[in-house]
Amino acid sequence: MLKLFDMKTLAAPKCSVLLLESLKEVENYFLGVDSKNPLAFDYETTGLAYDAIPLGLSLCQVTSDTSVFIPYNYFFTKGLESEGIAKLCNKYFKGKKLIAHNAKYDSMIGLMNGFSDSSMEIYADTLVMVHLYDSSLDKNLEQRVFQDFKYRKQSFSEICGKKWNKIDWDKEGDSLLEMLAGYSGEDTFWTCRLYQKYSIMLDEQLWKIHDKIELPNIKILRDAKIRGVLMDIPLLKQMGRQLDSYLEKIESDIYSEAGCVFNLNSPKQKQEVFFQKMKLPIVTTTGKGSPSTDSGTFDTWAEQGIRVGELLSEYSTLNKLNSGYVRAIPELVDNKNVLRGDINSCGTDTGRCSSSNPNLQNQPNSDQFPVRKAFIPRAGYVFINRDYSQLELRILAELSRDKNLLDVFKQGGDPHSDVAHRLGISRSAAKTVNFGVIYGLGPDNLARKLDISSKEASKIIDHDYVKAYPGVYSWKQRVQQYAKKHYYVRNYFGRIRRLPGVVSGSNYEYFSALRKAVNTTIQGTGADIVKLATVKTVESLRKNGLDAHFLLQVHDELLFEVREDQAILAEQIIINGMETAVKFSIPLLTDGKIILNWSEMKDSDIVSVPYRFSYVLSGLI
DNA sequence: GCGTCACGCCT
DNA sequence: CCCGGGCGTGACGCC
Repeated sequence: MLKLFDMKTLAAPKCSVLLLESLKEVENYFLGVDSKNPLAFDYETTGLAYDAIPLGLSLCQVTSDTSVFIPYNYFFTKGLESEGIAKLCNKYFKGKKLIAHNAKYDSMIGLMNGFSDSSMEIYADTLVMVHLYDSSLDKNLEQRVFQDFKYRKQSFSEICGKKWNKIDWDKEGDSLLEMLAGYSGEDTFWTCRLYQKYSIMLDEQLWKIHDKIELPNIKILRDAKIRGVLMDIPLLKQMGRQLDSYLEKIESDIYSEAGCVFNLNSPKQKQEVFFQKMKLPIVTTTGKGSPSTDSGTFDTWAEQGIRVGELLSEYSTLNKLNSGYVRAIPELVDNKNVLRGDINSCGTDTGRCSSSNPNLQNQPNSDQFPVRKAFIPRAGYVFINRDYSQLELRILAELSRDKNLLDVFKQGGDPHSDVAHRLGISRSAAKTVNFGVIYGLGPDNLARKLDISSKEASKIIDHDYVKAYPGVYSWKQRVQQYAKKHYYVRNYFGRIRRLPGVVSGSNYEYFSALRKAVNTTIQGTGADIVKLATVKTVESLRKNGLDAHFLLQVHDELLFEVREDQAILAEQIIINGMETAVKFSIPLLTDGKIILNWSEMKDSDIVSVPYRFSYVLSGLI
């Protein structure tokens, strides 16, 4: 499984760069490339967006200390035509062992500039390799090169520290080109060095995750970004106008109640007004120990009949929604109202994906604020949305082999009710206990959550639950012992999370590491199941020739856009792909439906949104 | 301009 | 101070 390279021909860590000035020179370079050894490629572009303009493409063989740079003709007078470059690369990339540092990005730029998917088969991604080896390492190429090889690479901003539209290309073009070639050539050269270093640091299990889970998943995330999701911008604008008018009214009423005007978004000013001037009671404190002005505090005040509490709670919720989502999203769509967020496969320590620009994984999902209603399929398409039911508890059952927990799922029962029944507590309390088992909730926090004494909480955790599910308890013990022995844990697929905290002198770090050991094993197994399910499902949709497109994932949920008339078949394929992603002794089940927007809401539009705020409904506006 | 805090949205 | 894992906003302090 190890990807070997020829040790005898290892290049010395010193790089020279050749500027290729004609397609003939490019072709000659390719003719000299040995297909047996990895070939690094790296784009330089005008930005990070999917439609960034390529400035040039650098290539370097892992066995060579010379990289080449192919300039594009958008700016450089010596640059080559995009079509010509694509034609040659489509021919000569085939059969090569392509490597890149963040192949999701470079292959996206390639796809957008005439490279075919089939010619860009990625052999290894050094960013993924670093992440799989140790997720806590800096993954940035500059940082990695410095930390691994003590070499100070030029940073991109040093080369091109100015706005592209401000460059006088006639005057500066040639010198810029030389600097860019040098910079880019170094990138591929050091990508090769990283490949060599990390290829021998990954074991068979990690390589398998890289090959079978990460690389195929990355292609899907790349394609999803290129496609993007259509947004109902008029709906968001309308919501925004309504929120503005609500906020304006609430704000002035708060100032009246407080008897002064201040910045409602400044925790510091709020503290002054509420605690020093108005002498309102402190409910909780922040991490730093100062009195908190969060929405929980406001709600407590409201319960105590302090009117400003209700107003403040309304303000903070509405303002969050407005500034964080309703106002932010229209700034990010293209001229066709298509949103292209990033989903990053190497963004977390557990193996989950993260998302940004915008974060597609924290879009509000409440009945009151249907921001997800603004995520809509294109004309002629529908959304198919499916999420795993109790994925993490099923994983806990499977990994721990606890008989009682396994039986719940074998018999199609409800794990929360089972806990409630066995522990003699309410279903809602049982749900909290189940979350606590997965997250490593301690007695004090459970007590606070359930509003019971620490002693009662201790009894639930250390006695009642252990007695009801002894296999879960002993499995957790084994996972923590393993972590203490190896300084890392592995999930079901062998993905590693390093936990140096298990030998920390600090009590908090130590117990935190033990909680992470348990949580990462479960959460990370879930993450890899979802990634596998994505790969399997997308592959199956493609094989069936369906006009169906993966759009995004939210940890245990997948969203697809499918041509209307193919929705029923596509849904069956998606269900099958997700539910058979991994073979467990208990079934993995999914819920979901075919929908016309991403909201869970079934009726009503923004005009009649049933805002829960009595203030708003009381006719004061 | 950049990092940190406090806060709050998701799972 | 802290139950796991994220990201974005606004304020504020530092440079």
